[in-house]
Amino acid sequence: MTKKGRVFSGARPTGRQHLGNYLGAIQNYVALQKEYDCIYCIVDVHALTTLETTRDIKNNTYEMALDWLAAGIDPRESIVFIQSHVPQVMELFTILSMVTPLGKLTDLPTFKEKVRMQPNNVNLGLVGYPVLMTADIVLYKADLVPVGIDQASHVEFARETVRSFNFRYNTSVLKEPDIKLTEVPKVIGTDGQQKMSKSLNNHIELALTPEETEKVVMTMVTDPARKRRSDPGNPDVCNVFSMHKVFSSPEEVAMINLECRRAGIGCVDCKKLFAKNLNAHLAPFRERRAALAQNPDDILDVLRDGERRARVIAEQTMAEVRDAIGLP
RNA sequence: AGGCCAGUAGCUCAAUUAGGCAGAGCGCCUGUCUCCAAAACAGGAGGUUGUGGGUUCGAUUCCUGCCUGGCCUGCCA
Repeated sequence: MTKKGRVFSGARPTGRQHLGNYLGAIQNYVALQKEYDCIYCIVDVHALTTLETTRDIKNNTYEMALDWLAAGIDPRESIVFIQSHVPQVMELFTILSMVTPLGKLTDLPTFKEKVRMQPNNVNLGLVGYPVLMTADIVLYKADLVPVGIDQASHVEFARETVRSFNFRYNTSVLKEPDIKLTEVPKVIGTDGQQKMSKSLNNHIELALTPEETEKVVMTMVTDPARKRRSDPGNPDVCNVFSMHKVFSSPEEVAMINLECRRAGIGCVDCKKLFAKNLNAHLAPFRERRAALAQNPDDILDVLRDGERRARVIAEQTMAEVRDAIGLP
């Protein structure tokens, strides 16, 4: 079976995944497996640039891997592994950092944003974040990197870095990755305002029980203008309706779109229907997750097998890199 | 390496003048109200005051070792 090329993507170990992760990344990961050889990496070293404590990093890694596998990332199709388990990436990071102008890094908007977020912890690793990301991508000779528009500049940075390296050492060992711009739906959190994220505590975890799911869904912010049951609502400004568009049938979406506007359906019924549809959608996932969780060692085996396969590629690349540079 | 400044609730900061029960705003949780949510109101939780010693009847406050961060000076690569 020949596929169209190799995809690499990494995600920080954030623990149990939520609807934002699911719609924004995981579903895409699963779909890409059909057409591409995929490498999915849990980037624990990247996490160190912003983490104040590493207390939960092991468990978060495990929980995220569990969600990924339950969601359909297939370790027989794809390589799933932990970044720090293949230390060659650190070596390549160091080498690439020598061809990276500092100003280019500090000019990136994501860096400026991080400095605003954590002015007391502006470390070298944080500045070099895009360089490590580049190392991830090129160490595994990725052809394609699926990203949302906000991450596109980082892949563009990787391409430039590859060109710098290849030019500097008059070689072509490093592969310039193509950007695969993916349509990332903007998933708004339960507050109805900001992007869904664990740190904002406005998320809906995939692994909740149906009862817990309904409880969280009931707290979702709706159209603030609809104060009474008899008031007509505006689905266009209601995040519950956005969710319906993803998890409910076209008929149900049309019905809510009509009935909400003429106060034919209340928010409670609307939310209950969403919770029901979401629970139905996630039921197979939750079943698989529960089954996988029975044998934690199997998850670790998957990650070890991924490491083994990733190492083969990494070692090959590094041999070529050292040779191209002319290291003794 | 030396000098100076800072570290207090999840966040932003008070309280240190002259040692005397560690507080506010925002956020979070609960309740009232709402079809739900929001808003409003009421209530609640949250702290080894960076950390180890010392002085004292009593230390967030004074002395001191260390840790972390920032600014300045110097030294090495």
